[in-house]
Amino acid sequence: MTPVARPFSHAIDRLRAVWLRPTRQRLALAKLLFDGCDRHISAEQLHGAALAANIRVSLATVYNTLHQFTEAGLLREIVVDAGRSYFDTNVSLHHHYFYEKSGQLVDLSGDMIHMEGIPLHSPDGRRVSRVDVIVRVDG
Amino acid sequence: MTPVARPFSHAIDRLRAVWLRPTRQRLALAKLLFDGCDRHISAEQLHGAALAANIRVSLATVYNTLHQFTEAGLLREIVVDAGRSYFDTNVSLHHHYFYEKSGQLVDLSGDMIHMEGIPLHSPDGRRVSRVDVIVRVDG
DNA sequence: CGCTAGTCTGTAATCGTTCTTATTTAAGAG
DNA sequence: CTCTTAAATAAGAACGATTACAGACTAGCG
Ligand SMILES: [Mn+2]
Ligand SMILES: [Mn+2]
Ligand SMILES: [Zn+2]
Ligand SMILES: [Zn+2]
Repeated sequence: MTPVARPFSHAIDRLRAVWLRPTRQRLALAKLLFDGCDRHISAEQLHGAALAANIRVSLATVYNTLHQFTEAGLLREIVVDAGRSYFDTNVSLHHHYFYEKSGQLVDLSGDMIHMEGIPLHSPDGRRVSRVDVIVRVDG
Repeated sequence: MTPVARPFSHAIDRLRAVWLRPTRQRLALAKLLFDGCDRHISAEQLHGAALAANIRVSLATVYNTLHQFTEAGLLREIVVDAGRSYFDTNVSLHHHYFYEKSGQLVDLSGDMIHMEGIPLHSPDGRRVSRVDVIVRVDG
């Protein structure tokens, strides 16, 4: 049995594992992001959440951190609309509903859609890094 | 047998069919867009192509026209990256390779990928308007 | 400690897109 | 053809998410 979570050291370990210094800002953002439930969050939203939790952090650092986490594989960036991008704390293989009107992004369980014929390489032999499926809903 | 194309009246007919007045600008842009080969083009690129062809048209009109054509079903808008969107002259069912580095978008033949389990409605019953599949290539 | 590379902040710059308003034009009526 | 009117266009300002920058701060280490 896994013991009760020790969120602080969890976050530290997570950062150490990907060679990012566990600074005050990165720890605080990691705790907000990886608190248990998966989420799709924009930089502005995370910045707002941080301020609401009395964590002083600049928007620039939120952007830097989100990109560093993404590069390290702790997050996945999802682009749904020109000029809006979300960061997904669920990095397992899954796809999304996107509600055009509200801008909401919702998970589609990973095994709901089966795809065949997805190439592993591009026509000129380059490796496919990711396949994004977005199911767009008008309302 | 269809006679040899008369591109000018072609463009006029195409616009009339979707209730858009065949103005000088819309006709010129339609001719650039629908000249035979399918393409994925940005607003800036189309504007550049127009200027290169000695067609005086403002960037604002290019944006308006692209959106009107999209709404009319003559184009399909594809978002690949925050802050960049492409317009596809191929509105038939197909998917795309996206080359992250060069920003190039390439068609994947429509019958190459088979998908099963794509929902027709969202969890709360709204109609799915479109499913976008983007195969991302690093190089 | 005290050094140094790495990080953070606040703000300015960027850039694709959208908005605004005056001007021009398509198209139908007479 | 001329007149009228609604629709469309041009030009540039405004917008908003993101990125760049330069100076201040700090984690990690000897
Ligand atoms: Mn990004
Ligand atoms: Mn658009
Ligand atoms: Zn997700
Ligand atoms: Zn295409």
